[in-house]
Amino acid sequence: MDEQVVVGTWRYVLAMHSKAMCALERELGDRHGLGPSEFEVLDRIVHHDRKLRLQELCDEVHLSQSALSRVVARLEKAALVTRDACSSDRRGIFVCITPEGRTRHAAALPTQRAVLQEIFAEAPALPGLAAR
Amino acid sequence: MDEQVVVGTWRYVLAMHSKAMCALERELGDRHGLGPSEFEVLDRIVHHDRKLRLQELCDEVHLSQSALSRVVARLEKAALVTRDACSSDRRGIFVCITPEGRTRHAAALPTQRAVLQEIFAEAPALPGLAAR
DNA sequence: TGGCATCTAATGCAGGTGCATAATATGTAT
DNA sequence: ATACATATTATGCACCTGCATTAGATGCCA
Repeated sequence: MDEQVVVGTWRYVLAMHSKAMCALERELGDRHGLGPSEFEVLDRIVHHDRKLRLQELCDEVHLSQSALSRVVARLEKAALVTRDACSSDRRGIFVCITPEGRTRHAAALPTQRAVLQEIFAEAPALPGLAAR
Repeated sequence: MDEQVVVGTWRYVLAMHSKAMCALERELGDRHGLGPSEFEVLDRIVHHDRKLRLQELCDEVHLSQSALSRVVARLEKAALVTRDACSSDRRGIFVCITPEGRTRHAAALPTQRAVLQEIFAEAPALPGLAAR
């Protein structure tokens, strides 16, 4: 793959990630009291529509195991999820979304979508890719 | 812009950012003693081929002003840049790369390129974008 | 059963980041 | 010249993250 394209794509990824993350942190935080990681975890559970083991979530969210463990701890503290023991494998933890968690996620989802729409509308899906 | 495309692009950005950042942190760190931010700052100075003011760097690197200030402090500690006063505006700071900084950057550049090549070669420049 | 490697999740810790603020310099208007 | 708003960089602080490690559970094999 052409190096210029690779570097250009990388710059695009960096720019979009930075812009979107900042905006999400602000909007989700101010309007819904959620960080991007918290929202993402809720979103994945809602999407699967079932309780998930921590390790399953690990594959879906781009966080280390320890970071995810703490995100879930924060969510539990906020009563948006519960951590239920897994009876068949007592090492495992099921993360279950609460009704309040569903409500909060449903409220935050349009905000997230709106932020992403705005960010990606400004810049084309993939720009000229002029590397330097 | 279609919502599915937006969400799919966002997932792509998240995935690439995560993979590439982890790899860069590992490779640049282990092999050259540089973090991604440190490398990026050196890279921008080399690219412009002149001393830059902190604020100019701020526009090019996706870091807050405070984070950049500290990155430069670390680079100065490592003798890879110097912080020179700006005579015309004594608020300003010029960040100048040292010979050792150039050497280190030159050594690290192929590593960075190789990491990016590998990451972006695996996944196409923009995948199917199936959102969920 | 006992011993041991493996797996899962939680935690101590160090480090980087952003926000708010401080400290200093500049420019402008009166 | 003074006062005040603005600009530039540094710093205190809280928070989040990853790495390494720990604690506990499981599986396997002798």
